[in-house]
Amino acid sequence: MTKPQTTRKKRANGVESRQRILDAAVEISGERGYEGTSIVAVSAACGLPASSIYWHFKDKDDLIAAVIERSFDTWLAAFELPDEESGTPLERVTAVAGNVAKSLVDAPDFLRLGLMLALERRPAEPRGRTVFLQVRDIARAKIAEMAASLVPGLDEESVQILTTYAVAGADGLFVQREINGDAVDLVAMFELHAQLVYDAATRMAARRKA
Amino acid sequence: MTKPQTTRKKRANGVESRQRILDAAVEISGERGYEGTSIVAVSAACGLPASSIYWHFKDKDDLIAAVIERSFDTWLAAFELPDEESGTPLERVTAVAGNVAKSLVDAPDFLRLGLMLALERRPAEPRGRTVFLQVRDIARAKIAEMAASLVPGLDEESVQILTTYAVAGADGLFVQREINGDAVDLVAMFELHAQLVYDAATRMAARRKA
Amino acid sequence: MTKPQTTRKKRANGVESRQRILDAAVEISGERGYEGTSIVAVSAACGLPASSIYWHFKDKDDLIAAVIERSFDTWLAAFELPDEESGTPLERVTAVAGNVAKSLVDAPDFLRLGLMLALERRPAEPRGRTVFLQVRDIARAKIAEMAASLVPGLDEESVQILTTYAVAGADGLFVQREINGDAVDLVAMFELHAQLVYDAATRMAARRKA
Amino acid sequence: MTKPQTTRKKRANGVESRQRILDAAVEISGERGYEGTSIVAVSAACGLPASSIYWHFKDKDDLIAAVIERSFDTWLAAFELPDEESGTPLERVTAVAGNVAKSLVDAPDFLRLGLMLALERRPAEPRGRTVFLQVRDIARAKIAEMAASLVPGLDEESVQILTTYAVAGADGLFVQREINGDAVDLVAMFELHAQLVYDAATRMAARRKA
DNA sequence: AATGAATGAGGATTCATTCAT
DNA sequence: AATGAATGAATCCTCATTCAT
Repeated sequence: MTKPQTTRKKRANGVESRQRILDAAVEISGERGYEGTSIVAVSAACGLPASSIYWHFKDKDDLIAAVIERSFDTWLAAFELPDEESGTPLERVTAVAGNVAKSLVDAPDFLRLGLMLALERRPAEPRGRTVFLQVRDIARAKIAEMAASLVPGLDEESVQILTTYAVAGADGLFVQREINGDAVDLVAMFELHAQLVYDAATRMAARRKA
Repeated sequence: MTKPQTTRKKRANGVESRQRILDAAVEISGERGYEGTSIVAVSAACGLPASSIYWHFKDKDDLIAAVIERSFDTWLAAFELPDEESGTPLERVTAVAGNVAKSLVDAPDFLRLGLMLALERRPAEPRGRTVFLQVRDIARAKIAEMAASLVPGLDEESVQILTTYAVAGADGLFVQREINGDAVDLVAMFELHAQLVYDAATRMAARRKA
Repeated sequence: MTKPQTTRKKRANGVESRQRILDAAVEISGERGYEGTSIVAVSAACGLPASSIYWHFKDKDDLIAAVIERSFDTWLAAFELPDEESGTPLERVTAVAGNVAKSLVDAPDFLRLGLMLALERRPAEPRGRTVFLQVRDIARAKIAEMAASLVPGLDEESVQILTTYAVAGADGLFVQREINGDAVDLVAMFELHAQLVYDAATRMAARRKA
Repeated sequence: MTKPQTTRKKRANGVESRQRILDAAVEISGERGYEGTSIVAVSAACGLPASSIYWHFKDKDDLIAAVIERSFDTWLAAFELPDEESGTPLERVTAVAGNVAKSLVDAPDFLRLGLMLALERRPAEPRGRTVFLQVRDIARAKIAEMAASLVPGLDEESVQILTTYAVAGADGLFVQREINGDAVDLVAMFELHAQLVYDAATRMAARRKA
């Protein structure tokens, strides 16, 4: 039994409304991308009239950018490397990979929207795209740092190549799961990925020493 | 009496018009996705009136599907494994990877559109998406076959996992290049990817034998 | 008894539709100015859906500009000076003034819209304004030419001052009539205006000779 | 215990706020006319939220009317005829014309808005229009009085015609200057206008006596 | 005296599609 | 084989205004 919708004429509450709009927008834009996200659809999903959305956000571009911005921190948090005492380097890397995978399974909308934005090449680049790419660069930097610290002896170029490869694998596995659904065990695949990249890294470092 | 040469630009040529429409449509849909591809935009890009597009294609869905279908063969051709005499298994796998990478650099629109279609979750699934996923499954089967034939001793599950991983890496690297442009050497990264997967495969096979 | 509206689904007739749209647009924009002219209102007045208006005109700006352009010739025609044999210079000038006045009484929309456009200072100048000011400059040149040819001995500066004054009087009298309606005998006032300007001109010329 | 000085920008000052709103409104409405003046634009220009505008003014119509009303006195003051001792009738008339011209150069917004309101014919006549036309009638009466007192012997009809002509010239010259900017020396043209009308008046009076 | 938030109506414009020729 | 014209539904966004605080 849901509460009766008497809250219609509600005491104006900006913060909550903003959240409701964003909640609706993440879901829709995560499913349909930028163009596919119509303001009326968001309006219907959050229960506020379209014109109210424009009180909180300058325009559609601003709304989508806000959607990306809000998921920002949650997303980056998954990239935190556990303590040194928590295990071997490989175990620690694998743990991070597993965490990222789990966060993607729980809240795939962020990356789904982000990737759609990233792939599109429209005349006027949406601000959301820019923001997404920035967040992504931060994540990338974290990975590069992990690689350099956990596998000593890697030269800068190798670190960059491995990072690119690591990120690519993550994106690709995510896409795979989006396409094939639960048939893909994302956590397992991410852990495998982490291991393969780790192996490759240690071999690269060894080859260099020689 | 032959009909006088009126101001008709050219004697109507169905085949050529169809090509022109498709050329415009690949480009636009490859840049903007399904929703972002408006018939007017395609019309403007190909120089034919919108109504003419409807003479050649039933509707927008049909047009986008045709775009995918046309790139179909070109795309699959890149997956052909070279002759046995042409080198070691690793060399052969690497060659395939290089070919696929090259075809992606030359004509990225197909995969860009495909991935956008794949990521979107719209109420009525576009036919183009279905077709893309089918082509993708064929490509996947070819890769699985390669794995099984070049690395004997792999059990079916390992083949599937490796194939998933191989495809994911390819998608991810492609995305990477779409984002970072020429800074990413797609051919080199694909070759590295091929090698890592090949190594992983042989190790898996070895472990199993033991 | 008007013909029954069976012409609903009419054989597409671009030229006629364009005229109907323009007819509606002159009237509305002549009464309400640029901002006051809504496309829906034009649509309602001409019987074509709003989207059809966009088939014929790029946007509202284009429509308003076309309104001005269409009245262009009619308007300038009134400025033709009659033959030399038709009377004394004063009589000929007075005749022109009368003609202009009559054309303004018959079709005041052109000048009403034009003046509103001219007075407005909006960030993005409407193209219609530009066009109106150009037409106005042509009319101005014709008047200057008349002055110079009918009142010999006027120096260039005097011609310019008199022309400015002549045009100003015409605009002002028109405004007067718009405000007070038929209470103002526009033709009589224009003729008086012509005479006063003519007198001033001859006096200026005389003073100069002295 | 006095209330703590919270973050209120200033202690609310009704009179000043009202002024700020009106200042913004004159400028915007003087540039864009009735329809072109949006409450949001006024709000942005004066720095007060839109809802505050509604605290001071009933609605948009009321705001525009207030704009006209405020300029009211300033405007009419320019029409005061100087003392008899200050010169010949022509000199005195010329002085008034110069004053009016100067006030128009300094604050053109009032007349610009007024003329736009006067030209428009909208279903519900804005109150601002009514007010403007009333002020205008007062000015007109002053001119008529001047004519009758300075040029004795004019019959009522002539006074009316001359007044109409005088006002028309003023409006027209103002429009001219709005279009051509500083290229038009408004004061000089107004003085010329005064002289021409004065001449015409004396000639009319003379002809009548004869 | 003022304002943050909300809202329905209406604004311009674009869309996919159709139809008569 | 092709197209000019038309069209209803949908798009994004702005408007004037209100209301609770």
